[in-house]
Amino acid sequence: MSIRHGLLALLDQGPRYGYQLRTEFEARTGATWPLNVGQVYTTLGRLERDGLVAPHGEDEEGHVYYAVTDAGRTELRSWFDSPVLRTTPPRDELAIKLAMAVTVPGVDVTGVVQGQRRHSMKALQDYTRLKGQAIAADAGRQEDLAWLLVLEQLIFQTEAEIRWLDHCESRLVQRAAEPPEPPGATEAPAKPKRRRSLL
Amino acid sequence: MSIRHGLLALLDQGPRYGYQLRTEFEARTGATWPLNVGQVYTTLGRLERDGLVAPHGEDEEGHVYYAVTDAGRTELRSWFDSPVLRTTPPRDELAIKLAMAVTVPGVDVTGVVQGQRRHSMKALQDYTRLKGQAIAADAGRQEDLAWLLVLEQLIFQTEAEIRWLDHCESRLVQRAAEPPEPPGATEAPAKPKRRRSLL
DNA sequence: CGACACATGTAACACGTTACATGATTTG
DNA sequence: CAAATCATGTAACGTGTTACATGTGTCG
Repeated sequence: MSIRHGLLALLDQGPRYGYQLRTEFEARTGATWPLNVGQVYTTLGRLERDGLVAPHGEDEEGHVYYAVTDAGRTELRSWFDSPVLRTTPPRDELAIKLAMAVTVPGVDVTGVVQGQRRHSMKALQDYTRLKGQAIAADAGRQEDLAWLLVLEQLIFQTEAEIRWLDHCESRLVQRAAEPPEPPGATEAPAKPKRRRSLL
Repeated sequence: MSIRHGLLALLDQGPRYGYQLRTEFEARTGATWPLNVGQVYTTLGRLERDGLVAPHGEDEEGHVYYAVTDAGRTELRSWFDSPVLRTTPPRDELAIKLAMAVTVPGVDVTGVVQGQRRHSMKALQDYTRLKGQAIAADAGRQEDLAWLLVLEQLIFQTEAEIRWLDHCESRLVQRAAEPPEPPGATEAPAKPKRRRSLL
């Protein structure tokens, strides 16, 4: 639902046409999330289907404009007013991978962690470099601020990921030092047997 | 692609049936990402379609088992061997929202930031409480470790998010103190006019 | 002229997700 | 008996994403 609302927000500034929306979207989120132009049109179609936007005539140059409807403004308002739910966060592939790596026998967990760490470090460097450029190019426009904030979120996130990976590693050696698993427990399929409710 | 691989990893321990997979998946990721049983079956169907798993007979109780194929093992191997790409991270709704809030006139940016902060703080408390329970219940099983790591990732992530939100706020007051936008620049649609390549 | 940016759109697919249908078995 | 758990599956939908088709205008 992010692109939908993103385009809706852009249209709230006034009628726009498809290609323009893509340009403006990318000006704010930059190279991290390149937006396929086609998707703008499909999304506009869906927004129109849901009555959140409506065609708003054509340019003298043939540009097809769209404008937000009242329902669209309401929707947008409520989007800004309500927080992004983090109590049910989207499934994170890395977390799932680690959870599986730790559980399934025969996986080089440390290898997985270190491989990911290398990659995340690299990503962090890229972001940091980009941030330098962003600050240098900053002309005080709001788009520049948006782009900078997005970049910094990526940086904060990536740093947290790296810290977590390090934490995982220490947890792993911690476990390795403790008494080994009781034999046979690993291979047991452990059929779900009439478990009682925990509530 | 996370659930696909997750189930594949679970099946790598030996043949399992659908309902069992759901139970084992949730034992590792817990209450954060409840997995609808139906999805297990649809995903199994797609895995079979792609030749990564194959039916493996039935139980005396009528349980329909699936097993990983060679192709499945190869796929799984390469999944563990390659890092989750963070250079092109999935679009983050919060980042997009903030980018739009900062850009579109008439949005109470500070309100958005603070509302989100409240919510994220709440989420963080929930996770921390859960972590306490997880540690208390920890019987040294690998599943408990997995669940703990997943929880800690959520904690690290949420902490980073809160820090970022605070950072945003300080950036905002920083900007507010600076010379205001040159007039008219905000409302200008700024058609994409024959822009030259930046490369 | 050829490459490239501008511009609009469609078709098809993947994955995740929910809702529903159905039935056996257990437990209070 | 009723409710809950165990268990399998299907139908349908939504969003995101890519690939493709098509055409105009500009610049070297």
